[in-house]
Amino acid sequence: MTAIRNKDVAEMLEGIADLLELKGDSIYRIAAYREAARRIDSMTEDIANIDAEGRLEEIPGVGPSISAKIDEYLRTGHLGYLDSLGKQVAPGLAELLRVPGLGARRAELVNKELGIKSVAELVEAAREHRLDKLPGIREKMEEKILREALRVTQRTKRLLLGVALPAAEEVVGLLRDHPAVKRIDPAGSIRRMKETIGDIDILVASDRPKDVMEAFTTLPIAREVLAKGTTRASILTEANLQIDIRVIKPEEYGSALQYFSGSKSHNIALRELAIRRGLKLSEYGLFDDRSDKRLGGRTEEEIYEILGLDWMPPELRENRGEIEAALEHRLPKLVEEKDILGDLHLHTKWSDGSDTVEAMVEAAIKRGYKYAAITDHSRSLGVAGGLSDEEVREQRRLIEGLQDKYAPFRILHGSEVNIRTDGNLDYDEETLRLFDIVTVSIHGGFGQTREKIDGRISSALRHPLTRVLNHPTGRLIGKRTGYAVDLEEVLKLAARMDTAVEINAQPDRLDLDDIWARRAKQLGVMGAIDSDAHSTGHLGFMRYGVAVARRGWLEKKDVLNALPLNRLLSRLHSSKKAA
DNA sequence: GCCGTTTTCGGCCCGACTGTTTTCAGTCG
Repeated sequence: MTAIRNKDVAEMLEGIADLLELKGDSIYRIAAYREAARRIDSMTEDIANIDAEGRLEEIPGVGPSISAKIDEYLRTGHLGYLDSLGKQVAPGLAELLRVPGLGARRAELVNKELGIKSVAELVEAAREHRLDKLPGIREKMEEKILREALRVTQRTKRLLLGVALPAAEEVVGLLRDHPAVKRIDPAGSIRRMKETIGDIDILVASDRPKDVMEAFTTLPIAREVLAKGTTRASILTEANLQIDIRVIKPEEYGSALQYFSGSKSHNIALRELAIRRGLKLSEYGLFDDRSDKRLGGRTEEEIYEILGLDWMPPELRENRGEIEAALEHRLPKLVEEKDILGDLHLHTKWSDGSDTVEAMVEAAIKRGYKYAAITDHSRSLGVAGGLSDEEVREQRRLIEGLQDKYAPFRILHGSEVNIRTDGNLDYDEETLRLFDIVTVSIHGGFGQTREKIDGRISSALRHPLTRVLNHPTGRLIGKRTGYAVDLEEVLKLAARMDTAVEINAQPDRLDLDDIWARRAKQLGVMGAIDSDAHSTGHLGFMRYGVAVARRGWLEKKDVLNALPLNRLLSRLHSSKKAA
């Protein structure tokens, strides 16, 4: 059995909340389960560890009742309470909650009156106009339910940040110079640089909303205008992406930007803090609760300041301790893209890249880097054109020959060495010693047991020449969950071996993710933020890796490739600590 | 069910939209 993870526990708690909602239980009890679920979902530490040490109730939002349920669930894989709750609610009701517009009340109504117990049956009933006979539902509501139910059955997946962000930036770029636009920013999860995005939301400050609406809905990239009101509009772009815009009065822009940037959990915590201070925070501003006097809202900075907090980058706003840190003026100074001095994971035509060593080096120089590592695949990765021992020597001669041409830029000769299914590295010691930097990756045997994978990674990390563990979970967002691996143990070993762990910046990898990047930092592991570029155009993926690092609270000092060249070289040359 | 700068009891974020109402319930973010 694979271990129960934080995400499973969070889903279990959400399931309880859904069932309680259907039962018509106290909205505060329901909110308590949802809050606990949110907290646990975004925690960095493995909940099984916390439980084993009897510290569940130290988690904010977890008290005696929820902690007992988590403990039972972790120990047995089941929860008696959940089973008995399930029996009290008509089967299929929980599924109906997935339809936006159908909450507990309406779900219960259609179930009770029409016997509907699945989304498919709901669609059928709506088509046959059986819903509009029900109290509180008329034609329009029936249409809306049908529309939403159909969308659930063909649910559009969340967008990768690497798709959503460029689309948002294109719109921002097109509207920025419009005379009616005073300020414009992407908001929502894009601004927080989350790995996947639900909706693309853009905020505009303007005194002339009508002009902004007009400019937005007539953009050349707008294929279809889905909605157009006085301060809000939606378009479908040529790339089939929905983009929403809303126009805000300039004096309310800060509070609106703060509100629409989220996260929801961060906003709730912020509003609770405001209440404790006798204030009231909404998207319209920060107010004195008694007099309703408006104290601020033009900028985000003044809102945070009045609340007694340091302003914080949106990447931190997940209610993972950033509010407490801001109160105590101990927010991290997050790593920035300009701190990155080199890229340590680049492919060329020698293996499965599409550009030459020279082209990749020139692209790195153009980005302002001081160094870069060429890390083509190793010999056993035939599909990716892995280099034979002889080709490694050839490539080394080429790179040595290029050094003078590009000095003082430094080309590091590296390799992305395959960790074979038996845990051995793909070259013998003699060849490995030729490289300036050895990085290691799992590329095969994904179906192996957790023990096998752990063993492979462990032996690769213990190899005295290994300097970076690449894409540690092997996941592809939305496509592949990655291999079974005990990351907590891997990171602890990496810390002991003084080996860096990659934050792979490919938009569909982002591996480590933000949660584990933060755990790595806590354990004292250096992060290597790499583009894993297979062409010159991919070097720009670096920004997504930096975003993950920032969401993981990493600072410049936590990042291997933010080190100046001389310090990086001395690290690469030093022999590793004994295992 | 959780929690504490007034609290171990009595609160719990805030506002908008939609569709259905004639003053509001349900849902969402």
